[in-house]
Amino acid sequence: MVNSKLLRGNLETIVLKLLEDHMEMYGYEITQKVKDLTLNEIQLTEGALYPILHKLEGEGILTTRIANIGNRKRKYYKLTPEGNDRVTQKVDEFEVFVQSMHLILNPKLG
Amino acid sequence: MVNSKLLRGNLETIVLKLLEDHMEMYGYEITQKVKDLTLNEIQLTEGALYPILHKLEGEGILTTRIANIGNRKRKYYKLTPEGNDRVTQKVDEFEVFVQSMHLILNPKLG
DNA sequence: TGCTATACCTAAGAATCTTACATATAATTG
DNA sequence: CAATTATATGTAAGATTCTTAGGTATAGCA
Repeated sequence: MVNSKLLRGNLETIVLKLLEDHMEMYGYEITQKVKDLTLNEIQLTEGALYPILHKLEGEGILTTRIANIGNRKRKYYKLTPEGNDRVTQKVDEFEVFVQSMHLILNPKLG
Repeated sequence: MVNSKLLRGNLETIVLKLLEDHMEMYGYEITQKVKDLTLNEIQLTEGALYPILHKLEGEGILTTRIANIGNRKRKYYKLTPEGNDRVTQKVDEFEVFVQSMHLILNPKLG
């Protein structure tokens, strides 16, 4: 399991990228997808995930729709056009960060 | 400039790695070295750096020596043997984290 | 003389998580 | 069929880890 401290500041990027790749997802589905893709290395906690989803919706980055599955409800999230821009920006930001880190961690490859 | 939120959880790794590569450094020197190596992309603030150095010293990861340069004093830090182990651990942890992130961000390369 | 660089440090507050709850339906297992 | 686990959403208190904003002092330069 990845040290959860390293995830700080990156959870939003993860959520946005998954929504870019999958059009529409609900919260629980996001937690499972992250686990699957990362071979259990990254596990989102609900206490972190739901507040991020609500914040992004409030910012106009995501829109929602409620689906009824039997007697249970799911809340599906999808990116708005502004959301699409935000994904690109966040992923680029992450890559610049990783490259900069590698200038320190692998000075011989710099 | 790298979004400082992304640095969260990685400042200790940066400091430890620099000390592995340079035997002995003082605080201000660390801030300058990080700026130089990353072409100004990463800039450590003193408010973050000094508490980390003090914490690592308290944990036995670093030892210190005071040098007098004219009327000015410098506090040099160097790794203890436990410190050397910690660097390896932290750098490895970071690389696992980056690989896991890439499983999400570049699913086609996974 | 005043500004910038060097050099150390602390403390209040902000941001962003984790942990621990609370609620409820559906599926599986002993 | 009762109990446990999985599915599904959410909130709130507290912890961690920064940023921001200060404080102190020497050295160099314009």
